[in-house]
Amino acid sequence: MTEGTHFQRVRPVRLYQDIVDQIESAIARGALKPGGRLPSERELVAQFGASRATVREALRVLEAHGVVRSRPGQPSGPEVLSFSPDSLANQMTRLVQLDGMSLTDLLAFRMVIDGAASRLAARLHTPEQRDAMERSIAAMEQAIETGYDEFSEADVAFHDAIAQASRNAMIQVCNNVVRGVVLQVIEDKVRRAFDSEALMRESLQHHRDVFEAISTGDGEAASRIARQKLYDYYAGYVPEEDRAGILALLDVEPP
Amino acid sequence: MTEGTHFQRVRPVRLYQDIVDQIESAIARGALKPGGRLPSERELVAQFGASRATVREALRVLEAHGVVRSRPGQPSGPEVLSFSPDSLANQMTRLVQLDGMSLTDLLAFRMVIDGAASRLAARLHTPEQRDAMERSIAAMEQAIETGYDEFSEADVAFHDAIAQASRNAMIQVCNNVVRGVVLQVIEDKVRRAFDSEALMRESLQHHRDVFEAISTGDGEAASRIARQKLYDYYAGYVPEEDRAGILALLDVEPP
DNA sequence: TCTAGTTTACTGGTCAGGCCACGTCGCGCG
DNA sequence: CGCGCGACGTGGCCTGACCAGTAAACTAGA
Repeated sequence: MTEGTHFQRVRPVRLYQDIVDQIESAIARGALKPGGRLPSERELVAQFGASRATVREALRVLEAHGVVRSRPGQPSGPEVLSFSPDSLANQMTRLVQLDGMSLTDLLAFRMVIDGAASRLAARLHTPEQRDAMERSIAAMEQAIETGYDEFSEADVAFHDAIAQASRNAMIQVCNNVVRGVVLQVIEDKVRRAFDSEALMRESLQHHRDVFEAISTGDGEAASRIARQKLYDYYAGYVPEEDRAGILALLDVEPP
Repeated sequence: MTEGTHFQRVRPVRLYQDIVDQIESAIARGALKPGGRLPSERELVAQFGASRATVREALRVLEAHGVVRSRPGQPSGPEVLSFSPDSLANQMTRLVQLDGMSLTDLLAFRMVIDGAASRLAARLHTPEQRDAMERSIAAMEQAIETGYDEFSEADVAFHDAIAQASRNAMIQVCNNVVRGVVLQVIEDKVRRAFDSEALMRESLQHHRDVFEAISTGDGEAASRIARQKLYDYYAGYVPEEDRAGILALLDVEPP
């Protein structure tokens, strides 16, 4: 920033916003710990010197931000929520949905995330995580005869295990978000397509390949196979003219 | 889901939440378009049959969700905001900050995102975007004598140009978010370290390398160099025992 | 007629006070 | 000792009101 007469736009400060800021910064600096409770609404009215309506509007905002939850009857006041990445994932999912991201962008992004997760998992996985992956694959195999729902569930578990093994919270969050949104967008189509044993077997084999690469520590291969697999299954659902941007994520030479 | 007696937890429905849901789904299905206006608060009171306090609480939530904005005096009622990825980025930034992500996770994630963006940019960039990158590099060169602030600004512009060239909205958003949060966490340290001409020249050269790889269409190299560069500059700020997880993202063999 | 200032009708922001349903806790009854 | 029932405090919601703005309608002046 340059020095001197560089003023900032004045904005009318809203009381409820001030309350939100105060409480959030109290949480951020640790004065209010997750699991703890806020004073009751009427108590906050006294402390902030605002009306109850105003305090309540602030509480609604805090609730929307996911940092607080208030339930009726609780004698100890609103609850300060702990910050699990889950809440981040939930909020992010809502935003991505509302934002109307294109399936193309989502798929490409998922390839990036899943590829990176697989690469990291190959280097960093613990024996327990390896077992979890193996169990998920076994569950997928069993589910071939049970049905798509169980198969899909095991598939999710497998990818979750990989994301966990990546030891990166951001990747785990993005993984959850983007998988959820993608599946939601094309769930019925996928369900129809996948309701054949052949496709499930093929998918199972691909998962085995990824698992093989991960457990031998070959991050490069794990990443490549994971991306390729996603492309193979989902590219059919994105407009043809958009596929170039996704192909660039595979390790194929340009035509 | 299995068939049969699988009930769902009943939850007391709150009026303001109902209003939020109705308005958000109206936006989601296109009945309410960005740029349009909501009815005035008193009008909403009539339509929903709720009190103004309740309607206002709903509006606060919607505002926190970033889908509307209400300002006093506007005769046409609250404004329905357009969904720029910017709003997604803003909200995500707030969440990531509050969640207290570790610098390690953030840095690794940034390497993933920036690497993917560079790879895509190499294949997909337009001549205009190439020019924008070139201009940013020129600005960086000039800024070496001006100061760190200008240098940093040009640096941001360069990475933005790459993210744009990736043509992937999710990557652009994540790029913005994670860069912002990382810089915020260690801004002062970086500022001190970077206030030497030598480091800025080195950084400039690295950017030139990335640019070179992108403009010749070598996505693999662009991605690798981008990740390496981030590692070199920031790895010093993460705890030593965490670096293994980041190293796995570089194309070096395990020891 | 056209402009400039003023009125007016609305907006959102805030307040005070009140009612209700529902948890929690403790007291007293069996 | 255990159990049920009340009192108390909580959040959810409502009514009705006042204020400070904005913008459009209106009116007085050139």
